[in-house]
Amino acid sequence: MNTIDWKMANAQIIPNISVDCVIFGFQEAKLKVLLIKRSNAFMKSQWSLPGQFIFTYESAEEAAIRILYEMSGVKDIYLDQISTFSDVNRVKTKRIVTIAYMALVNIEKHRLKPFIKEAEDAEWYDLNRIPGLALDHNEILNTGLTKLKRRFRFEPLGFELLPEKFSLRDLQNLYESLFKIQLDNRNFRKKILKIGHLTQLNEKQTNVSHRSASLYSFNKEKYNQLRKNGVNIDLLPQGYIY
Amino acid sequence: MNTIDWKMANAQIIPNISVDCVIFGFQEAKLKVLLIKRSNAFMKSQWSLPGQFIFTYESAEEAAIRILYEMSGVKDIYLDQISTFSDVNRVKTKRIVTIAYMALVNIEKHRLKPFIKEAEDAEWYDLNRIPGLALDHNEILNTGLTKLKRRFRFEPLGFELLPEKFSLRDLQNLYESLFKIQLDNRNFRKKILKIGHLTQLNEKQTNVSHRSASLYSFNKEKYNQLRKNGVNIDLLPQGYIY
DNA sequence: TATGATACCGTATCTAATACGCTTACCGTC
DNA sequence: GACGGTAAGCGTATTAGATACGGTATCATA
Repeated sequence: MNTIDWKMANAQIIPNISVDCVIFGFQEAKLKVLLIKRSNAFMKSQWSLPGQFIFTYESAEEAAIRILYEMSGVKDIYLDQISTFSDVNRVKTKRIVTIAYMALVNIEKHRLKPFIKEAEDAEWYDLNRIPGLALDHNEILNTGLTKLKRRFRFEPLGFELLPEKFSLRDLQNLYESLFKIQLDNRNFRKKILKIGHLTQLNEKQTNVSHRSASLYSFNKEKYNQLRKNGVNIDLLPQGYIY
Repeated sequence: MNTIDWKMANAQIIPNISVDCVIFGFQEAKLKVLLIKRSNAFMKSQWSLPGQFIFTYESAEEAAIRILYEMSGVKDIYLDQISTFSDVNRVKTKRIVTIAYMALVNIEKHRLKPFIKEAEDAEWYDLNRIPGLALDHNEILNTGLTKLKRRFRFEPLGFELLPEKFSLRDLQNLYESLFKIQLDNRNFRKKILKIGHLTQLNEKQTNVSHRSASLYSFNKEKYNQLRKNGVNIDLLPQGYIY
């Protein structure tokens, strides 16, 4: 950031309100989250969630959209507010309240890593191997994960995390990774196809060392129609509590 | 508020962050929300949600607890963050971000009306008859209601809204009022008793012009134990979308 | 051609959700 | 003190969905 940028930014930020983003992705059959290692003095060299102060001319949501755009060059990403964290001592040096958002991105489509400014490093972390993060960012991440599970239970958010074309096994892996549960593939496929929001394509996997699976795509229109008519979409075993 | 209070408050508040509370209650078989008519200059004579700026020494949640305490004289009320509202123009005169909370109270137990300061009036409003509120408070209320429904779907929050002793019909009325749905009382009673978190008391209704119903109480301990073992509690018809 | 792996199909069984008939108890009124 | 209105409370038949799991199909590679 050069001097002029710096001055402009400082003239406009609201110094006690920030936005932090929990960015989820799905890679190698595992749910991941994007962490950055800061290069600026504040939180220097600590792994943390991407975040910034908000500007006077933008809402928190607009700030989150901006941060995601700056990181990935992509707009219209799935975005949802997680919660606001306001403990008096969450930042030692001053009083800062942060509004946390979660985003779902297709890792294949948005190669986030190269675009990151203000960070000396950035990495997709497996959710089972999250390091100690700056400030209360571990707590924020956990809250976001819980929220994601709740959402996923009744909405087919696979849309946002999977590539355009995917196999039923990919989708099952996503559910299994998120909920840490083993599902019977025969029953899973029955349940999910019954919903009717998937379209089977005339394509198959290639270069797999076993029978190749059909590829599917999400039919968002059909899903929206189903929602209106009142269908819920619980793919988890009865009595499963998240 | 006298001059000294005013100075103290102004010395300590964070002037761009407030807390607003959506306080739900249950009365005459209907879900209600507490609204106040402000007596101070700001929002004078407009119905609105109870709310205040937060102080430098407290978190948003502590501020919400304080507001509820000032209004009712009661602590340990069910409290949950709804969302944070940060649109640039949500308050015309200055930039204020508000963190909204919802609270569930037992109206019989906490007579809120008499205790309210800073309000020329306060009233429990039927959710079907909410007037136009100050600022974006209608939006906040609606967001809170949606959140309440989602919560209720998998937790027996009736605890918080009903008196100690209640009939199964009371509980059914609560569900019917919240979800605007008619339930078959025979099936409702079967489902809810099967869960096992209710204790039948050796008491009955009196002075009703029909067969008097048994009274029940919630067994919180049993509920907590059930949650641990993974039981979910969906009393609504399959496919019902909120 | 055999083998290992996973996709994919089908069914039998068990459990839960739903619809609904019927009896019981309390109150007021004639 | 019988009667009617009303809601509590009990039981059951039917339907729908969840689960468990046996079996076949198809791919890559040895």
